[in-house]
Amino acid sequence: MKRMRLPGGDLEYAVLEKVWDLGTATARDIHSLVGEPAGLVYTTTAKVLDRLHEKGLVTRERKGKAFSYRARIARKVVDHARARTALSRLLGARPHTAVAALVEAVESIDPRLLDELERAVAARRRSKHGT
Amino acid sequence: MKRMRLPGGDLEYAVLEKVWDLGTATARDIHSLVGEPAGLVYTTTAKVLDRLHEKGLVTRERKGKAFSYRARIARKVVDHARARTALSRLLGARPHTAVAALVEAVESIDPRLLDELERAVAARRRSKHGT
DNA sequence: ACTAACTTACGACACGCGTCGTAGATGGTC
DNA sequence: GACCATCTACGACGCGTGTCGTAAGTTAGT
Repeated sequence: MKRMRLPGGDLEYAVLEKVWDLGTATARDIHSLVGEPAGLVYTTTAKVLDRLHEKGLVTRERKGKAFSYRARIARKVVDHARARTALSRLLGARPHTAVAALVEAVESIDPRLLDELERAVAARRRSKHGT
Repeated sequence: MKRMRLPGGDLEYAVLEKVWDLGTATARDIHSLVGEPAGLVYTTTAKVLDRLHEKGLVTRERKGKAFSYRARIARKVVDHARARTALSRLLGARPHTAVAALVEAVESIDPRLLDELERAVAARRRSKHGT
């Protein structure tokens, strides 16, 4: 079992996300798409990539003077872990109340997601019952 | 509109939670129920209560040599805000995938929560359609 | 009033993350 | 080879939170 810390912050996640999207990218690429629009300087983006590398979430390969980054962990894995962590926190003490708050939150963010949620629950159900 | 920062960490939330449960409590009370079992020293709990007070989330009143704490914000408000914040983070870029991950996470934490979730969605639905 | 016991106040440190600056490394150009 | 543009390495700081230690305040017992 490899022990790799997950991206712990929003910026880290956003950067990792772009790496997934692009498949392979340089710090400059990521910066143009994530850091720049957010008003950050180049080195900030580079530093984040650096930390992602320290955490073992991305690999890199020299490509001329720059590094070429590539995700080393599946998006699915991270997304699940993130969801699980966030949920554990939220549900923690009183799952019931929390679930209600959760659904309201989903709706408040985008009512249409309720449908999505319903479908997802049904899907999970099915794969459980094996019916 | 009062601007009060929400509890930002798990310990802060756990402590606030106990204040809600007890209605009114001293640092010692909270510590016995939250800090102590977690292996923390008294002052840690007191400090957290202190920060909660700074944030305006609890009021306190001298009661002999100790303070008597009381929540100053409704649990519902905090729970909703927490859910919303966590959800916003999670859903962020790709709501659809995220919802799926979310449901799986709910199930993995406790399969029975799927029922809960289903009911909550239905309830929300109803109150929306006004049916 | 003096002291022992307990509480609060407050500062301190660690750690993670966002953020940047600077110095050093690398590669292309004349 | 000298020079310049770019990129990386790394240290630094701020902020929020968890965590504790110590000093200062309050109360009760004698």
